[in-house]
Amino acid sequence: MTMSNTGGRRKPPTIHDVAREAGVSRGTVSRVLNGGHYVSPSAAEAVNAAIRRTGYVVNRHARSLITGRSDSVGFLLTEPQERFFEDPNFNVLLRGCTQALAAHDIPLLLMIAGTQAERRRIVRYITAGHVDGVLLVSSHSGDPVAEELRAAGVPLVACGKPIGLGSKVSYVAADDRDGARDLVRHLLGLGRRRVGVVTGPLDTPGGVERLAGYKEVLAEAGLGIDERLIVSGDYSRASGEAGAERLLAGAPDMDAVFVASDLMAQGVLAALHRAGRRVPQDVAVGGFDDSQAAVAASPGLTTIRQPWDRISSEMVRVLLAQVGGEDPATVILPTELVKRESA
Amino acid sequence: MTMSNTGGRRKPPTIHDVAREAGVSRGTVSRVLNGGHYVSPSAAEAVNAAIRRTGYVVNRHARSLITGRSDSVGFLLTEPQERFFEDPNFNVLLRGCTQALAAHDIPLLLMIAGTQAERRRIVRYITAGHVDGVLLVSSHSGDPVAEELRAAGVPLVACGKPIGLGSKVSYVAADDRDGARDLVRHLLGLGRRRVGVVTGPLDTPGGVERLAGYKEVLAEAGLGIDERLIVSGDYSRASGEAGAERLLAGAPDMDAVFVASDLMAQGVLAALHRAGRRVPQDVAVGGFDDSQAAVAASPGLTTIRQPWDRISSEMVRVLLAQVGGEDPATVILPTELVKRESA
DNA sequence: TTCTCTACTGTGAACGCTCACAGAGCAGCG
DNA sequence: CGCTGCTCTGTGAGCGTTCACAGTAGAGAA
Repeated sequence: MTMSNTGGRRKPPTIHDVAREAGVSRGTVSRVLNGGHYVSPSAAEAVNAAIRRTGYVVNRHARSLITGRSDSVGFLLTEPQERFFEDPNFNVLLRGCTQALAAHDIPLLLMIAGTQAERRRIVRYITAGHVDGVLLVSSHSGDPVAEELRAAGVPLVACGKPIGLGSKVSYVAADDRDGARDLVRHLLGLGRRRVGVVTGPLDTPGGVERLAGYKEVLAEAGLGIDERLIVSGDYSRASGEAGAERLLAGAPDMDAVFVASDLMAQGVLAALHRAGRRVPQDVAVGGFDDSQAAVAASPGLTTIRQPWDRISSEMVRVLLAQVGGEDPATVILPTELVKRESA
Repeated sequence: MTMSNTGGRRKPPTIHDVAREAGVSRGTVSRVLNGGHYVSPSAAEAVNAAIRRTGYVVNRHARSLITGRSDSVGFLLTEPQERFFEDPNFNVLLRGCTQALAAHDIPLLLMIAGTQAERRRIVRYITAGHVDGVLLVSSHSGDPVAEELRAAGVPLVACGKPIGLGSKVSYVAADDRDGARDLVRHLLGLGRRRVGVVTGPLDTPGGVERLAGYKEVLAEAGLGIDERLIVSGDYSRASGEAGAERLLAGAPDMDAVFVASDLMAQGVLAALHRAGRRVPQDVAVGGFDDSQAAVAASPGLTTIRQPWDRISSEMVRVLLAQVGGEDPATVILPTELVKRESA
C-alpha cells in the first residue's frame, strides 16, 4: 500500500499520476472520469485499475474552476428559527434532499437566513455562483430572497407554491386543497356537523388552499360557512392552542376541527383536554402533515400525509434538470388520509 | 451599473479586472483580500473601491485549488434518521453551527449517514479533502466513521465525549454528571425519596454520566440504590413511555423520576397520565436538555438546560483552531437547572 | 489504391487564484 | 556614504482539471 495514511495528510494523487500509472494521457483519464465516451475498453480498464490502485479522487476545485459549475446546491431556509426548531417536517425534508443529492454525488450546503444581515450574506454567496442552484423552503409570500435569486437567474426550486412570484419559478408541493377535502369529508362522514378549522397563515399557499378545501366540502354538504368556526394560526403549536381556545369560546357546540398542521393540532389537543372535551368523543380532530407530531400526539392524530420523500426527490430532480438547462417546472403530488384515534 | 444582471448569468469579474480597475497588480488585490498586510492605505482604498464598483466576489474554487483548503466544513450525523426526525436538539445544534461558521464565511455541508453505503460514500468524500474538517454528531460508542476519520488525520470535533476513541479527538460537551446531580438534588429537595431514573443508552457518555450523577446524589443523601428504580432508554419518546411503565410496575411507590432527555420525559409524562398519576403531585418529573419538548410538555418540564448555543460555537471554534494547526482540545460547559411545573 | 469517415489518443492552453521571489523606495544607523 | 532592514509592489509559476484541437490508425467505400 503506497497510500498508507497514518496520521498526517499527504498529498493526494492527481490525474497525472493516474495517467502515468495507466500508461495513458491525462485526456484519456479525464474522459473515463466523465462518462467514458470515445475511450477504448482496454484503456478504460487500465485507467480504472490505476484509479483503484492509487486511491485517486477527483479534485473538485480544479474541475469547478474550469467547468464553472460548483457541483453543489444550497438548501435555503428563510423561516424564523423557532419554526425550524419546532417542526420536524424540516428534518424530513432535509434528510430527503441530502439523500437524493447524494445519489448524484452532490453535497448540500445548509443556509439558514434568520436575520436581515444573514439574508444579504447568503444572497451574495449564492449569486456569486458558489452553488449551482437552490432548494428553497420559505412559505411566506413576498419573500425578497426568492425574488432576488430568481432575478439573478439562479436555478431555484421552492417547496410549496411561492405566492406572488412570477410563474417562472419551479416548485414542488403536495395537493393541499385535495388533502383538506379528504380530511373534512372524513369528519363529516363521522356524522360531525359543526366542524371548525384552524388554518395556516393566510399569506402562505398551504394556509389558503387548505382553508379552500374545507370550505368546498362544507358547501358540497349543504352546510353554511360559520365565521365563528374559522380561526387562523401560524403553524406553531402555541398558535394551535390559542386557536382552539378561540373556537371553543366562539362556537362551544363544535364537534370536530380540522387543523392545518400536526403541530398546531398538538396544541389543539392540549387546549381541548384542558377544557374537558374528550377526543374524539366530544370533538374529533384532524391534522395535516403526518409528521412525528401526529404519532406522538395522544390520542394519535388522524391526519393528511404529505409525501415528503417524493417531495424532496422531486425537488432535487427538478432543480438538477434546471441546472442542466431545462425550463422551470411545477409538480403537484397527491396526499393520503391516515386514520388514527383522534377522528 | 455595468454589472446589471437581468436574467441570465454572465461572466463574473476576476481579480484581474479589479486590479486593472484599481490600477494595481493582481498581487496587491490578493493581499487586500487576505488580511491587507503589506498594503499601503491608498492602494487598499483603491482596491476596495474597485471591488465595490465591479461587484467582485472571490472565486473559491480557484483559491482552494492553490491553498489546498476547501474553506468548508462537514456536519456529519451518524444517528439513525428517526432520532434526527424526532429530536429538536439537532436543529438547534445545526442552526448554531451554521451561524458560527457564517461568521467566518464558511459554508456547512450537511452529511447524514444512515445506511452503510452512505457511511462509505461520506468517508470517501471527507478523506478526499473536500472539507477542511468535520463536526461530528454521533453519540454511540465504537462508531467506525469517527475512528476512520481520526486515522486519516481529518480535523474532527465531536458533540459529546466519544466513548472508546483515543484521547486525541476533540469534543465539546455539557457537564452531564453535574447537571444530573443538580436535578436529582432538586427532586430530593422537594422531599421525594423514591426517585426513579430513565437513563440514556449506556454506550453513550450522556447515558453513563447522567446515571452516575443520579447515583452520586442518592449516595450523598444516604439513600441506597434500588435497581427497580433504574431503567434505561434510547432517548426516544417511545422508550421513555416504555421505561415509565416498567418503573411503575417494579416500584409503584416511586414519587419522582429523573429522565435523561426531554423527549423521553414526554413519553414518561404520557405513561404517568395514562396510569392515573398526577404530575407533580404524585410523581415529580425532571428532564434533560431544555429543548422544545420541555416547553411543549404539559405540565411544563423541569429540566437541565444544555447550553446549545455555546456548544455549537465552541465546536466551531475548536474545529477551526484545529484546521489552523492547533492540537485537539476538549471543552466542558456548565449546565443550568430550569424549573417548570413538573417538579 | 486512395479517399473519407469514425474511433480513439495526446497536447497545449486555459480557468482564477495564491505564493515565492525579486526589486524598488525609504529610513535609520554606524 | 554604504549598509541593513523595513514596507510595499509587480511578476512568473503553478495548483489539477477540462476542453478544443490536431493527429493517428483502421475500416469501409469509391
